[in-house]
Amino acid sequence: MGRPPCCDKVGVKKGPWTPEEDIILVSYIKEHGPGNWRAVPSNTGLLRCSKSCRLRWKNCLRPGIKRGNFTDHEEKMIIHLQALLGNRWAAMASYLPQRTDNDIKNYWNTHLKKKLKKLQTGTEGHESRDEDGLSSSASHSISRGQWERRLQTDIHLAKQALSSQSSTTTYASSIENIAKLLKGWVRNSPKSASSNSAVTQQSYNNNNNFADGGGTESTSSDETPSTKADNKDNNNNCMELPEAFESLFGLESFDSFIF
DNA sequence: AAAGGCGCCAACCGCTCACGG
DNA sequence: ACCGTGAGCGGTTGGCGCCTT
Repeated sequence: MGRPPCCDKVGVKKGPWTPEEDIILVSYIKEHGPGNWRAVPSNTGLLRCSKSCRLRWKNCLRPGIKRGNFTDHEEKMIIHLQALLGNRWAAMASYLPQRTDNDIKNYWNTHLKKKLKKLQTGTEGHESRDEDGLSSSASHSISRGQWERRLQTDIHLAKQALSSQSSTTTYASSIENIAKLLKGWVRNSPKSASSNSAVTQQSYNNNNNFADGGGTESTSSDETPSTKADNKDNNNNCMELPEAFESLFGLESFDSFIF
C-alpha cells in the first residue's frame, strides 16, 4: 500500500470558495480555533481538503489581513527582507503581519521583480545581481549588519503602526473579511441574492479584492455570469447569505458591515 | 466593437519539515 | 533509528478583468 494522498481526490471540491463555505469555515474556527486542519473538513462537512481550508483561512479569512496596495514602506521592507532572506515568503510575512506570504510572493513576482529589473537596466554593470534581479545579497555596498539594523528599524516602525491601529486583532476581523467579500457579492447580485449559487460564487469571487478604497467597483448587473463546471455541484439549499451571516454573527452585523 | 495580450491574484501541487509512535 | 502522518512552505497555474490594438 502506498501512501494515501493528502486528501481524497474523489469528492473533494476544488476552485474558488463560496460565501457559504467561508462562513462555515470561519464559524468553525471561531469555535475551535485554527489548527488540526485535518479534522476541519470532516467536522464541518466542507468538501475541501485540509490544505485548502488552511490556505483559505490564512490567506483570506484570518483576522488582521490587509489587502490592496502596498505602501512604500511595505515595499521597501519586502525588498530589504528579500535581500536578506531570499524567497522565504513565510518568514517575510512574519515581519509584515498584515500581509500573507502569498500576497508578498505575488507582489514580489508581479511588481517588485519588474521594478528592480528596470532599476538594474538603469544601472547596468554597476553591481552583480541574481536571477531575481536583486543585488547579490545586497551586500557589496553595505554590510549585512547594516542591513539587519535597517531592517530592525523598519520592523519597529511597522510594529508601531500596527499597535496604533488595533490592539485586538480579534475574530471580528475575519467577520469583517467575509463581510467585505459579501459586500462585493451583494453589489453584483442585485436580483438574485440567494440560492443561485452559480451567480453567487461568481460575483463573490470577482470581488475578492477589498482593498482600502480600491476594491473592484464593478457595476455590471444584468448578466448572469457563465457557470463553470466546477460550480455544478453547488447545492440548492444554501442559506440566503445575509441571513446566514446574521444568524452567525448577530442580527445587525451584516447591515452594519455592508452599509 | 471585437479580439488578443497582459496583469493580477486565489488556489493548487508537490516537496520538506516536524513530531509522535 | 525508522516510519507514518499532518502541517507548512514555495513554485506554479488557471481564470477573470482590464488594456491595447
